[in-house]
Amino acid sequence: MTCVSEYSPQLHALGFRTTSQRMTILHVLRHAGGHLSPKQVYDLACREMPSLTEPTIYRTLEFLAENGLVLAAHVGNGKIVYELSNGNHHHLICRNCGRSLEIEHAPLQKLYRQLESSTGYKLDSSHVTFFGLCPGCQ
Amino acid sequence: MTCVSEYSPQLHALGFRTTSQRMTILHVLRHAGGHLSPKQVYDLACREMPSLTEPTIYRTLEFLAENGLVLAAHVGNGKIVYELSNGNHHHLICRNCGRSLEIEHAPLQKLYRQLESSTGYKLDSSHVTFFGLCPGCQ
DNA sequence: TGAACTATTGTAAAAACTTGCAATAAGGAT
DNA sequence: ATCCTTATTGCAAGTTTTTACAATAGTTCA
Ligand SMILES: [Mn+2]
Ligand SMILES: [Mn+2]
Ligand SMILES: [Zn+2]
Ligand SMILES: [Zn+2]
Repeated sequence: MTCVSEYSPQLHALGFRTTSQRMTILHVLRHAGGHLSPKQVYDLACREMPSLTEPTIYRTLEFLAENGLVLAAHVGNGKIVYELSNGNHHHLICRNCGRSLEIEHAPLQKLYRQLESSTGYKLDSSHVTFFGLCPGCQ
Repeated sequence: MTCVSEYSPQLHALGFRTTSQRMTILHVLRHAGGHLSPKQVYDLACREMPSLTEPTIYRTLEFLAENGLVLAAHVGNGKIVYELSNGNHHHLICRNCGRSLEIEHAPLQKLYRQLESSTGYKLDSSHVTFFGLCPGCQ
């Protein structure tokens, strides 16, 4: 499945345009496979499309996150990282060594339902980050 | 209880120094009472101590957070805000209108224990932010 | 009290991120 | 295929955050 054939219809269905900038950024995220900072996305994307500019990177990543094509994670020190959105998951990060663990959404289900019923908010389940100390660092 | 008499011993006990910059920043956070961005802290703190500089604000806020005197919250778009640490709590923020709700730690207790036993990590319970849509915005 | 040690701060400059606006180009209509 | 509309991008300048290093000022100890 090529990036264009996969993401172009999604964008079109939402009423947005298919641009080479967006395709390049999505391609970079898909190929990298993990969490990337805007700077990392910029550096990688510039290799494929040297005319890309920083404002476009920041705007596009935010745009893609708002529309569910990528996931934003607020790790550590308030820096944002992005990744292609493949299923709901969360993260557990060691404050000391940075080692990070992926957590399924399942164990959070009950909590989410409980919070929804007690607050009236409708939660979206994306990408919570928990902090702690890993076994090695305790 | 004055700021100096309250926080100076805490800093000292941790092996750090009492400085007028730290006292001013803590005083600002205590007086304001809610979440403040570094810029807001800077503006308020400068009124009391005009010689304060931005690097000091950023460094001090991070320092105080690392040592448990203030709490950092990673709200919305990856911006960090700070507040005096008064008891564990979490936040629930509406993605649409920004309306925010404070959540007790109690409902998360069970989840935390479950994650701890399944991952081996020792979680610290500070300041998770959940997102969703408030009743009015759904 | 005063010197010594060094944690902490200010300075200057860089890097990361944002903003407003004019130029471009994607998608729909003719 | 060409024109039109306007969403999207690039540009230029601003703001925020970080960094490296020299100057300052808490604290300890004589
Ligand atoms: Mn993730
Ligand atoms: Mn809070
Ligand atoms: Zn660790
Ligand atoms: Zn709302």
